[in-house]
Amino acid sequence: MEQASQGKPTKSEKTRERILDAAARTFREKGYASTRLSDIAAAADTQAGSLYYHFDSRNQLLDEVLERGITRVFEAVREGVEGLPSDASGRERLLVAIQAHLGFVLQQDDYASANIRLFGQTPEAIRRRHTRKHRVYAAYWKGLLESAQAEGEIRADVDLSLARLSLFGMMNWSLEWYDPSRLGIGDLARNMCDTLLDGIA
Amino acid sequence: MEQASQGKPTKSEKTRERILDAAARTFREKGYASTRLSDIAAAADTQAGSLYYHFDSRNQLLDEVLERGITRVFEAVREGVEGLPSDASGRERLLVAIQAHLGFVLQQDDYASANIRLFGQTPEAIRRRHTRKHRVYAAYWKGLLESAQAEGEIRADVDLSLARLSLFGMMNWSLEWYDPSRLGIGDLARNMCDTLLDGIA
DNA sequence: GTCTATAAGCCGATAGAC
DNA sequence: GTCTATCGGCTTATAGAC
Repeated sequence: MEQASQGKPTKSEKTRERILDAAARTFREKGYASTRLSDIAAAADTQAGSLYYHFDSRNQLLDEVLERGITRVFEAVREGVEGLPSDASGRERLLVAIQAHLGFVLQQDDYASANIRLFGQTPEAIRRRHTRKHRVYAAYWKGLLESAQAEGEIRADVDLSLARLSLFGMMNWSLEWYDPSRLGIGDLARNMCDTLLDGIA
Repeated sequence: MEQASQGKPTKSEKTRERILDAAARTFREKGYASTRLSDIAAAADTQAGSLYYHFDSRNQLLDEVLERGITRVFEAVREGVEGLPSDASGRERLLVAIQAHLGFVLQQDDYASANIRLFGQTPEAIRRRHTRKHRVYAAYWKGLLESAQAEGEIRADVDLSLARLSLFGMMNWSLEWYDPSRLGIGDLARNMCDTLLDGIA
């Protein structure tokens, strides 16, 4: 069933992709437990029974959606940071990382937002594997903060684990309220970066 | 079915209470869509069919759990703030409010944490009424920030709506990671208050 | 008030035609 | 590859005994 992903995609691969996109979008909108296979099938313009030619089970759909979500955000953030000149300040690196994370989660990608929104509702069996990936992503952010602290851009007495969790809270909670017609991603990213570093007092 | 809530609670009222507690706990743990009436019944030490003597439907259970959650947090926060001396600083008032919110959400009350965790998965019909209550709660916090800004404890150029949303993000996201064996509520509250006001740079 | 039994409907997954 | 049809199991809600 697995195909080499280089070269022209086969019809099967394209359909599989369409189903997965529909699953990501539907899971994100309705949550995991409320999403029926018939919802996904309708969004992919096919029948519920037909999904089984491409996927083994409903859980496999969830698993692949979560997998892509975390992989893509991580890549976007890393590419953003690595695209900076090597003498960029800690603040600049953090801002670019926040912008990439928010951009993916808030507008570009159903997989990324599905990952964040569904993770808390994921069945134990699937959850474990993804927890490991989340930890790797968290470690990358901790590294960003550590190097900023080493360069003196973050006070030495700051607990970086808590700072990262506060930042993740700001960013991920925005899924619940963000309205693109009121505020651009870039403005929001800058606001969060400044709030975290400088405070509001 | 409704009884006056003063005086000695009847047997029926006590059972109703036990079922509601079980529902709050189970909803919080498993999410709304994954919670079966049989789960709630088991947690309340009764049978699924018996729930219908006390409640009309599964949705009514959700509705009452959400209602209590927001009501209780709001009361706790307001009582905390009003318990301060009248010359308390904006920072002190904010710290007390954060502590009350976190205390309720992270340790004291299944209703409060269920409200936060379930709100995003609540069916439209029920959601609308609770959205209004959330707005009232949000307005109270905005008031706290406004008076601090008026007293010069928050810079004049700060967007208080965004500041409040960042703070809610920090606080509510902690549901996903907080571990009471590693950190006390008071320490966490102080850390978040200081991070928001002073930043980490 | 709480129980057991069951109705009625929905869902994930499979089978087999085309 | 995708369809339709259907199985088996589970779920909410109701009915009626005690």
